[in-house]
Amino acid sequence: MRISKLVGERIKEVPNGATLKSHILLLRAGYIKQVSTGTFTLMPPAMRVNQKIQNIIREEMDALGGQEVLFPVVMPRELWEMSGRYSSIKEEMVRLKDRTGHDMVLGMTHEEAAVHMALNTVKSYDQLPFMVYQIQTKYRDEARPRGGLIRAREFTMKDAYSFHATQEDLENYYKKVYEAYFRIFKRIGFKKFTAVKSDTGMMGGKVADEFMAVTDVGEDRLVICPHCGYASNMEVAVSVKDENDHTVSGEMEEVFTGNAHTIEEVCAFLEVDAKHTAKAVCYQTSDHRLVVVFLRGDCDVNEVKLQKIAKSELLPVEVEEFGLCAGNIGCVNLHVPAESVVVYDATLQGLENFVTGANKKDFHLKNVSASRDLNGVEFVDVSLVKESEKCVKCGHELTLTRGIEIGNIFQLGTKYTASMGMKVTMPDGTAKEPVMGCYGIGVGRSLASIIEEKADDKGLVWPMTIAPWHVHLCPLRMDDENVSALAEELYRNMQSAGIEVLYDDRNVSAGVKLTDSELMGLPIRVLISPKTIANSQAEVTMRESGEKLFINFGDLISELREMIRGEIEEIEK
RNA sequence: CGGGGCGUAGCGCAGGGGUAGCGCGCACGGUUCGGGACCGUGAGGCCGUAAGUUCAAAUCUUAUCGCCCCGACCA
Repeated sequence: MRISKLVGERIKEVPNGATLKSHILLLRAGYIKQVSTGTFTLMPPAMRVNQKIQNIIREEMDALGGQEVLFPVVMPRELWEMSGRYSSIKEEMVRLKDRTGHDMVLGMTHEEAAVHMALNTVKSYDQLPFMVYQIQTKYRDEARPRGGLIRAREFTMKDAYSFHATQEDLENYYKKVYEAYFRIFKRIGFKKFTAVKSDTGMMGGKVADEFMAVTDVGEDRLVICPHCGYASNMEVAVSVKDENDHTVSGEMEEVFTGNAHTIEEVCAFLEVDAKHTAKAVCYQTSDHRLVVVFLRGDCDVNEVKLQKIAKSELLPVEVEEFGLCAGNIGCVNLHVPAESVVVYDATLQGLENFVTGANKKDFHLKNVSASRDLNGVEFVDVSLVKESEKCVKCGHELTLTRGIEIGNIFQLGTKYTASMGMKVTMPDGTAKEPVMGCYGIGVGRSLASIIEEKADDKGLVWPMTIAPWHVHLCPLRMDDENVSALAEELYRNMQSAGIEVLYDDRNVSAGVKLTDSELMGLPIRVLISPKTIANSQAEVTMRESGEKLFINFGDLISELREMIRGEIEEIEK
């Protein structure tokens, strides 16, 4: 490709509104152009990267026995009513009508379509297992797109669906997909990524793992044990809580605390540590029931865990409506309506000598004892894991980090086959619902995440396996006939040798060419100029390491091919 | 959906009742040229949109649309 004809421009300034590294560089290097919030055009270089990532995914899915298909983007309401998701999914799914007024949806995921495909087509256990996958544009009306391709409304996604006769077969296959995902992300060029246990969310099912690009700018919080490899999304993470103080409590006593309401204010007023307090956090369910969580003052509520206990989404609440005294709610002598959900977090178990609200305006209780005053209550884990806490598997200290979800895999069970009435005949002649797995990878998100990992202050840095082109051919002094003639010759020779080359055929100053080459991030830059020609050499610079070497023209093509091959092998080994 | 911010030339920004500006980019001519060169000439804007206020609005008011960030949400 000649740069003079490549659609897109490279710009110096940071575009207004872009804050993430990947977003800024993709815009500055002419890889993407925003159309509206969360929707982008992939310009030619980004499309090439996108295709290369897709090809890696295709190879690995095919190696798992996957069969590529293409499901419809626009589907009729009835298909989604079969699974119940026409109503359970809210504004995130785009709904529209066709010309006859028929309700349609844009497919944001394709479990229904996959079951529809297999329904009445796959009839016998003998046809199982199988896996189908597609790579397609998804549209989701995200509440808050952000960070360019990190969280877009429209994005390229690989989604795969497997069908099995037994749960055991699913579990075995699931492990193979899990391993294939590691190969995929490694081949894309990720070094900092990890798999974590995750919540199943609206997909349903029991077991789910997420693949996370580890980065400070990630939206998900991760809990990792560096010692044994335990790794979990914060949403479902568990830990061994800090040891509580077991000092025996004195007589429980009501104390005046006045306007001290927050845990900080109460601690300051009574001169106690937050670890010696039990605070209340309140919500209401969607059907207007009160939810009260008591947990140690230095801890925070894990709302995903709490949602599962309350079996409802959690909404803000004015506790006075339920007869409580905001700022003085305590876990002793609490009076709440009968249908309320009251939860005592595991951090309170065994806690002695602590302060909690007196359920009376302006007063708290001190010298409260869990063993004496919370007799018979059930303690459950609803708090967020903290850095100081220990791994439940091996007891070592946990590490908190952040990640971008670039892939996920679910064991769905029979949620969709059962709701949509898909059955196969088993060896014993009975009809049984197949169990399903589903497996996603965000292509655009992977593209952006690898930038977050690898790009530097000069620009993009592509791994050889997904670089839009392998070589950036950068001739200086194109007004010099020797240079331009040789550049044209090298360009042709590289192309015929199968080297993917971006040729900067413009007659612009050296500074422009060099900075543009660094911004665009191709792995190898081949520079020629009157100086290098005088020595019959090209100057070859590696984008990532900065390593520079001079290669005689006679050896250039074969050396480049070797470097490209070696680099790809190094990444994939 | 809540909170905050921003909409002026392709991009980045200044101007804040009285003739529309700067830098970069773009076009043409010339001189340069291994780290975003220089000189000259030129093209390009209904100041997001709509209603007000005013002799006069990019500027003040209101509404609306768009975009960004934080939160809620997120197969």
